[in-house]
Amino acid sequence: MDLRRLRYFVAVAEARSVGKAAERLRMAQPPLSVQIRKLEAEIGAPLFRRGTRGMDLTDAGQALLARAGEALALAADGVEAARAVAAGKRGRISVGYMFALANAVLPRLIPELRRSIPGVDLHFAELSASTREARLLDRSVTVALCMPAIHHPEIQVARVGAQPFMLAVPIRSPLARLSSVPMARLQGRPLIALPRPDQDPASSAVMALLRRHQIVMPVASRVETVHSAMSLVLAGEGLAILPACAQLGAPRGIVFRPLRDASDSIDIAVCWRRDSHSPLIRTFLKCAEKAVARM
Amino acid sequence: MDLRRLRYFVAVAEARSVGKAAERLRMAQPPLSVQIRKLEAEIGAPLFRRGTRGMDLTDAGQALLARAGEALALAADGVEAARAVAAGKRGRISVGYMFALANAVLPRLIPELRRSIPGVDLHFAELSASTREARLLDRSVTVALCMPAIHHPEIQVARVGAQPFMLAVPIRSPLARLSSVPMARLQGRPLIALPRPDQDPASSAVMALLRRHQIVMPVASRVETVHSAMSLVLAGEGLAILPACAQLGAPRGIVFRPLRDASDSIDIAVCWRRDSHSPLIRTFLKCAEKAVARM
DNA sequence: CATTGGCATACCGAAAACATATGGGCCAGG
DNA sequence: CCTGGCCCATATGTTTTCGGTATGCCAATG
Repeated sequence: MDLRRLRYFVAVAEARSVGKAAERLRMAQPPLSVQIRKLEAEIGAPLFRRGTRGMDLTDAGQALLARAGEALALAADGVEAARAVAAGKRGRISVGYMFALANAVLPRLIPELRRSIPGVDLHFAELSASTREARLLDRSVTVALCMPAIHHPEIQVARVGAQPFMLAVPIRSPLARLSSVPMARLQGRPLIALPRPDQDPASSAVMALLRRHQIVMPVASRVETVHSAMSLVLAGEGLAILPACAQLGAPRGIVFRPLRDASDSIDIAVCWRRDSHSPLIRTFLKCAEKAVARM
Repeated sequence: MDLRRLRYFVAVAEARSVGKAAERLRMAQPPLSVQIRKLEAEIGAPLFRRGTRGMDLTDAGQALLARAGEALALAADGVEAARAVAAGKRGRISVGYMFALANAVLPRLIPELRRSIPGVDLHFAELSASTREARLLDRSVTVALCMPAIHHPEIQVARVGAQPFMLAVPIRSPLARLSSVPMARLQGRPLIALPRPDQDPASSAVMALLRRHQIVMPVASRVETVHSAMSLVLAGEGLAILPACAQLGAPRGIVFRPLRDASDSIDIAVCWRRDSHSPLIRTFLKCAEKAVARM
């Protein structure tokens, strides 16, 4: 079964004439006549009654016509959909983000995406650093919002912004009185840490910061998310060094203070597979830049 | 857009490999590879990611695949439906019948048809003689049940049975006492007639019967249907000469009596356009023969 | 470093489709 | 009654496209 034949058949059925249909199809009449007869031979039954004034569908022809039009439309819609997806006008983008960015970035990012790519399905999943990397690699997420970036040969990275580290302290702590906290004041205090540095690059950035200033802070607890970290800070378990944007989700009773003489910051990055060439990714990147800039 | 390409595309997508798909399609690998690339060129975007271990759909490919399978199925279904209609396994048959046969034939005919051609839509319309002919000619009915047959160069006829003429009399009439009525007893009595002979061949058959026996019956009323005729007979307006099968729909108070020494009968026939070649008509004919035989 | 598995390219023969030319049936108008 | 026009079917040559074989290229593997 060939779509060309079906297309010809539909044309002849609509024009009720081989000649008229041939004209509309920009071809000569005889080959069209031949194609119709071949179609009839393939089906094994006449599809038209030949009269002296054109052609007329038989019952079998009407049965075919009812499906043929739909099949043609569906095929055309298929290529159209494929083109639209390839052009980034339709499709699906799945975003893996980290908890720390949820409150700061998503509220700005999502409307931006909806405006830029209205026909595209958006999916969001809050994922740990290691899961984001795995899901990028197995393609079950399209892009990841990371802080800091994922480093992997298969993964491409675009920096879209940076966040200074700040100190999260209970509002009742004496440190909260300072407008900024000198690094030296952290010496020896208990730290609420994120997962081990080998599992979470954000954590290793904090460690590097402390090491560079030769500060030692005993790890009081390890937690999964900045939210848990802030809860423990509020409970008085220790202090946390967190990206500034985390304060958007901070509970009452926690304040963020800049770290004096520490200009360290942590990158916010968009990461995706090097071999994903969807134009959606470019668009996503632009949206993410805008969203972070307005943060 | 060619269905062959779509078929190939679906095969490769399912096999996730050009080689495997080529094997399943009973063709060599290189031409299949070429066809896939042509499809990609036509769409203007890659549909597969080529890895070292086979092929993998891109998002655009998935969008196409979703429609392609349906389009293929629809096209296949279309030819299947056309074949089924041509073979008389599906389709539609529209039957024009006359009132006089409704009670006698339809209750036996319809179940017979349902058994023989279960997938076929049945339509019935009670039509006058002239309308049956017109509707046959313009194809708005497929077959007509007639008594007697339609004569027309475009219309083919098959006799499926015959009905003797009988006399319809009120049960209180003295004629009702006779087991059969001699023709001579009709002389001069008022007749309830069907439409004028030039409009209704059944009526002209009755006139011929009377003429042959040299009986004159004044026409008391002309009615459209045997049912009306029987109502008037019951009202004492006159007598009616009707096909025997009409007694099935006779009201209480009407009896039918054979006409002694008149062996006239009227044919029951199935009529259809000479250029209608649907096998449904053959099947219908068989069913009608059975139904009439069991009458 | 060689081998293997898988897709892409090159080239050739075969099949299918299209165009031009022509034939034949059916209605209409002279 | 005949003739011209309309429309579909058939015939034939040319061109396009498709499928097969041979081969190249790349990457992963041992």
